[in-house]
Amino acid sequence: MLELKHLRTIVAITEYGSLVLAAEKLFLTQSALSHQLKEIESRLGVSLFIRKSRPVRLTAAGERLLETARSVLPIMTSTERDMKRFAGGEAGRLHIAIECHSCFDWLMPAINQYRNHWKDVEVDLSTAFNFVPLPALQKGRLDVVITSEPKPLNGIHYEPLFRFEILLAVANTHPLTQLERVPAVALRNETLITYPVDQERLDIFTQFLRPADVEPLAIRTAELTLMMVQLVASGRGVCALPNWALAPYLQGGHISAKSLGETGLFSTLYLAVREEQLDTPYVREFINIAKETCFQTLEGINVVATLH
Amino acid sequence: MLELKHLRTIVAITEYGSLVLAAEKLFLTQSALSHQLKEIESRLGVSLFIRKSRPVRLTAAGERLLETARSVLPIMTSTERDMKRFAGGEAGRLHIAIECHSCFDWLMPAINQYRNHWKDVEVDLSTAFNFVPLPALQKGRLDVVITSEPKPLNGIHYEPLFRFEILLAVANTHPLTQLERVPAVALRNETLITYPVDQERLDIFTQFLRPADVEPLAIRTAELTLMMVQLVASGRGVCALPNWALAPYLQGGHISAKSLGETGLFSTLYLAVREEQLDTPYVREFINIAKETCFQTLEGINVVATLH
DNA sequence: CGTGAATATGAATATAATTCATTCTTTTAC
DNA sequence: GTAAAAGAATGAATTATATTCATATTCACG
Repeated sequence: MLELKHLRTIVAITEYGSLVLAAEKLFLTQSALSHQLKEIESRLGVSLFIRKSRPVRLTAAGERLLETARSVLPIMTSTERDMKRFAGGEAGRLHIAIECHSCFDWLMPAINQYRNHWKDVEVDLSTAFNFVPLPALQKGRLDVVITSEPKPLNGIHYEPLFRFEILLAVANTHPLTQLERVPAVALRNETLITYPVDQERLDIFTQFLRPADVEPLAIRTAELTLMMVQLVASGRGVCALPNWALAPYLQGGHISAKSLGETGLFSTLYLAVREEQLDTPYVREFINIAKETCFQTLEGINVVATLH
Repeated sequence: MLELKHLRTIVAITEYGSLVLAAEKLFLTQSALSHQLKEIESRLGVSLFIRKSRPVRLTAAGERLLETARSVLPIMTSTERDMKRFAGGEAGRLHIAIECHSCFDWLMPAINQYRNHWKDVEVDLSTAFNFVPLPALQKGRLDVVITSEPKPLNGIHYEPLFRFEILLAVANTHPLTQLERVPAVALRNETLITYPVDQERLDIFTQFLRPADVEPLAIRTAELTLMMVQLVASGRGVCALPNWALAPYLQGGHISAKSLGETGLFSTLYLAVREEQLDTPYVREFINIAKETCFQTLEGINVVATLH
């Protein structure tokens, strides 16, 4: 019933003191304003201005409406400004999901850096352990997915981040340290420590153990990379982790690491976004920062890693 | 550009989760909503809902708009409620002006009583000493004028309040106390104390002294009735005041009062309003309360006073 | 009291919003 | 995986609304 247009009219008339001037400022004719005012007054059942006097004066009801206009219109102005930001790709939402647990190590610094420059982007990070992230990305519930399985999907673009080797971490005193490369069968006698997720999501199973039809002696889980490494170091098992995740512990000499199988077990990490978002500045920039951060992480370590 | 209609649409869609339901609640077709949404999205250059999923979900821009809607729409609701109040005559403005200084005595209690019952009426009292109040009433700058000169004017209604006698207050020891009634010539030897206003506005001049072509010995002014009475009591002059204004001091025996001239000097007090306001509840009620208060004031005193 | 400036009014016109009929898309259930 | 059902999008036709134009009326001021 009451519309913003009416509030703008009230304000203009009050400010300029006459329909003629107000009409000019609103790019309308005096007649239009007169009709509009009459219409709204009759609908509300009140008179808003006393036209008998010049400059026109507000009635009590008019004053009340002006008060509302003065509180509402600035809100609308700032809302429209924000809409422009969204339209220009300066503001937005970045709901990120990672499938790969150890990605925290480089993603967190990336996100922190990104936040500094894109204050109007609402960043949210979730671990996709309880849902399948790619359909959610397709439907817009997520905006970025970090995954190592680039399943071809309609409207989804995969940006390769880097290729890395998954190494087997073993205690320094472990017999496997004697071997150059660890064959699958060697794990028959080992306790394998993994993140607490479905085996389907772990390359060590899908790419290495299952093809060789090998089951490890036992499986136990740990939430954090650091915990895994501690367990490994104290001889309570072995674990498969990306080279870059192991790097600091290897350099400290706390544990040793071996390639898996004849060729080594490699994987590529991808950043998935919806194609339509690919050219949005705030998304584009996130991709760039993610890539840079990967580079830096990889450069800082002395473990073999080849970019895709 | 952005209108309240759009905010209402956003809210409805978010609340009901689908265009179909929202359209129903807004008494529109699904098609109308779809068109409207499309139009506003293209104008803003942002998408507000992700329609690929059901229930439809807000985008970041949509969330921002919803936030605005949630802060703006309640303001509009309460504004419209207030407009209904104004329309129904429950709320309004009552800018009152008095020409007669001593009217404060009964008007103040009247206003206080009125305010208790009509909280949504903005009452304002001014003394019309620096401007002519009746044209201001005609043009809507004032809403009520208390006057004793009911000049016939277009669109102005005069409601008689009461008729009263203007008495001459003199010191108890004053020679004039010997007389039954005071003739105009008797004031040739007296200092006349008046309110500090134009003589045109004082009945003692216009109705009594000028017709008899008499000038008092001297004229001095005082702001308040109490001050005048004190000056009179201490023999520093005489003054003409309404009987009801003098009553408490006469009863206290501090001063004496005499009728002026052969017939006494009488005046009637009127309450003037614009005719169009006569049937507005909040105005009507003010008139009633004003009349009642007059009655009570007059009843409480034992000085001759006849209702008009 | 007349004159110039401002507002009001009515009919015509232009613009915008809504519906209708239909197609396209997504979800759900088998 | 597919068909049916429900929801959303689309385009043209229609209706409603807002605006203008031309003119009448009202108001302020000398």
